Amino acid sequence: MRADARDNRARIMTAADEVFGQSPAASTDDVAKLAGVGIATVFRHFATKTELLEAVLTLRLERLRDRALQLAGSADPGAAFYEFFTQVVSESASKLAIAEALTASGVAAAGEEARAAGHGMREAFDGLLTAAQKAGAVRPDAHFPEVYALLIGSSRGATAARLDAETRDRMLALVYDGLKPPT
Amino acid sequence: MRADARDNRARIMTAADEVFGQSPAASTDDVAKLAGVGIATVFRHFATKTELLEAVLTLRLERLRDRALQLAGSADPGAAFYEFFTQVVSESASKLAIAEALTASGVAAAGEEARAAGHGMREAFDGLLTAAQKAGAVRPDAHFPEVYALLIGSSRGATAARLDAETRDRMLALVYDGLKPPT
DNA sequence: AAATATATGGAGTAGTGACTTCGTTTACAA
DNA sequence: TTGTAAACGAAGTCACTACTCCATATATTT
Repeated sequence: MRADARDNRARIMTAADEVFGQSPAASTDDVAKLAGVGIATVFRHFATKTELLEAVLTLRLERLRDRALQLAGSADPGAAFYEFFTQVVSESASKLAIAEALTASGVAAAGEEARAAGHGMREAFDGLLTAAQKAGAVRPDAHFPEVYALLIGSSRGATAARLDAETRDRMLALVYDGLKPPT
Repeated sequence: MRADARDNRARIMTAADEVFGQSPAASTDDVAKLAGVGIATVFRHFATKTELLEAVLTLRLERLRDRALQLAGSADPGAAFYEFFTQVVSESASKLAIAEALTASGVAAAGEEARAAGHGMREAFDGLLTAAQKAGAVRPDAHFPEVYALLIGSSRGATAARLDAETRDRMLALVYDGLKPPT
């Protein structure tokens, strides 16, 4: 691939991340304009709009997985789990796409790459959960599916309701109280 | 209004409730076809698609408010609160529109009628919450905004993740543990 | 610096969906 | 039962958006 083509590809990805982050229904033209390229260039790099969306989705999921893996190395597994949870929910509030990505990652319909990225991210989160449970920071009878559902729900709830930071934190405090082991 | 016009209006509302319940992006044609009328008839009763969506939204919110008011008469305020919460989340799983309605009701942008309906429904829910707190079934330091956010989040999470009934109940068990007063 | 393969952007094409027009039909009053 | 105002549906208009074509421009190789 020629150097200018590679540059443009990166610019398009960044623009798509931004544009679709605000509204997944945005048009391909919007992405092209923000990236400063013609429409044709977008479609040369991503054959369909769906393919572009999936590329953005994959990127988001990989970033989340990386953060989870990074936190997994931490000394305090309980803190690591709750910090990851909090970060995901907080960012979803400003980046709609993250909440969408989380959802799509669990529901299929996405392409091969995105599916794999979703799997990787869920595995990393499962690792955080298991470690936190072993450390006694999360009740041991909570299973992955409902905890993941809680993560999705909290994200989408915070996003959809446009919660201010304070209310969001109070909501998370309630959620965390439900996750902590009975005293 | 002529009798046949009134009939058709009702048929359109029912069809819209069904169609938009499955996908809010559905077209007006779909609604007209399901209602068994021509497109023009839909637009004669509802000047824009938005107006039709708002009518459906209002209907949903009024139904939820009615159910909350009905439960408010119950002898056990704690049970009433949790039953309402559970019902809303369970139904959202099959009716996308409820989750959307809840969201929209808190975020503005909706028309006057829908806004009023949203207000009424939130007030009714607030009534359930306060009564449950007085009865000692919900921790007294939880405020309405975060509890409502939790309701929205649980609904949207269950809907988005397409949870099966069992996982959904386990998720709600975690949420309820966070809402109950510390022992 | 010339040759050439690679990339580019803007003007098209096709399909969809919200909304309108208008000739026809139907409910209702006299 | 007949007149008429109200309501109807089918076919259109218009705007928008995903996607394509092609003449032009640019990177790279020798």
